[in-house]
Amino acid sequence: MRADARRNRELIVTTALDLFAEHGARVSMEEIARAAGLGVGTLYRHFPDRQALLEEIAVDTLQRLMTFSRAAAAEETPRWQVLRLVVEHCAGLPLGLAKTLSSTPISHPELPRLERDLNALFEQLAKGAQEEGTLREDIPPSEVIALLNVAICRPGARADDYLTTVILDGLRR
Amino acid sequence: MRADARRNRELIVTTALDLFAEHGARVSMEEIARAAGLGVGTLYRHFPDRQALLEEIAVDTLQRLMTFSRAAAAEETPRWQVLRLVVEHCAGLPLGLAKTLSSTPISHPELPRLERDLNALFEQLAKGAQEEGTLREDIPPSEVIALLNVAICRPGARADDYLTTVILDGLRR
DNA sequence: CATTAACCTGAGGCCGGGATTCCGCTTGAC
DNA sequence: GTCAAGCGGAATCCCGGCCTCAGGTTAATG
Repeated sequence: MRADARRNRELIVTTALDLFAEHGARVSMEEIARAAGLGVGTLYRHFPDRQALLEEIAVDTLQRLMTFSRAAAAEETPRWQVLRLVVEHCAGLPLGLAKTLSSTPISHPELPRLERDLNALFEQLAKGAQEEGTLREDIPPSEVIALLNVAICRPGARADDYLTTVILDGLRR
Repeated sequence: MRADARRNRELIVTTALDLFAEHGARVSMEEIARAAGLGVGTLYRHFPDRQALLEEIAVDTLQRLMTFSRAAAAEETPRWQVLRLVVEHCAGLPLGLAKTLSSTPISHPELPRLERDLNALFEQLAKGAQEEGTLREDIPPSEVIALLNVAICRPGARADDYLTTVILDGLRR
């Protein structure tokens, strides 16, 4: 693969990631191309279709999140600390967007497993935090995840914006 | 106007309101018609186009909210109480959706004034709550409004769901 | 630097879905 | 009973987004 091609591929992925995070998964291929300063044709040279691009980004993002979360969870720090770290890591990511908003059913073989594992890990974390007394206990762990999903995984979210802060404080015991 | 026509008009508005609140403003005319048990043609008998329907609902909703909020603000109760009431009144309303999501620029003559007044009222409320010490003070009043706008005015929000609860608690001093 | 395979561009074809129209059939009102 | 007001929903129009492809560019190599 030529050097410029490799560079462009990377550029496409990061640009698309940004746009998805900022505006949701309905961003058109044209917009991505324009933002990346490329022609649409180039996108199609690297990804057979929109779905493939979406999927690559989704899987990639979830895998990074998984890695990050596993590492954070392995530490000895209080579960609350870990939760906060993960939340901050999540804010602004296009989490779930690719899957939820592109109407196409999941097709990448890794996605289901990844999701299952992430969910399990987060629920574990939430439960742990409740046990150590730092996370309010009137919300079931699974609901904490769902809530964070709505709150943090929104277009334009940032780790330090007011809403994220308020939600974290609201979750504190 | 014939009695059945009047009834249908009302039915269209309430059905559309529900659907917008539940799924956002991108609900199609067909969906609204189906949900109301009417033909699309009937929608167009009552509203010249989609935009008109959206606008009627937007203005109507904002006016009710204005009325409600004015009344609540006039009470002697603590500002926090008032804020909570208003928030609960808002949860699930299609607030802002009509304006934000339909790409058409505002055209109804009442909308700009309504928005300005509502904003002013809410900012007033937030400021009052901060002064009485019930609302955290590290968030500017205008940001409180913006934050609530993101948090409460989302499709499917309900006054007693976990996210609303958490946000209210997170805003508490 | 000449050669060439790999790349890139972006206008245009195609299509799906959603808005809007329209005409024959119904129904409330008098 | 009459008929204007209403209604239904298939047909049509239209927009906007996905994807293709012919023609020009460029990195890599000897």
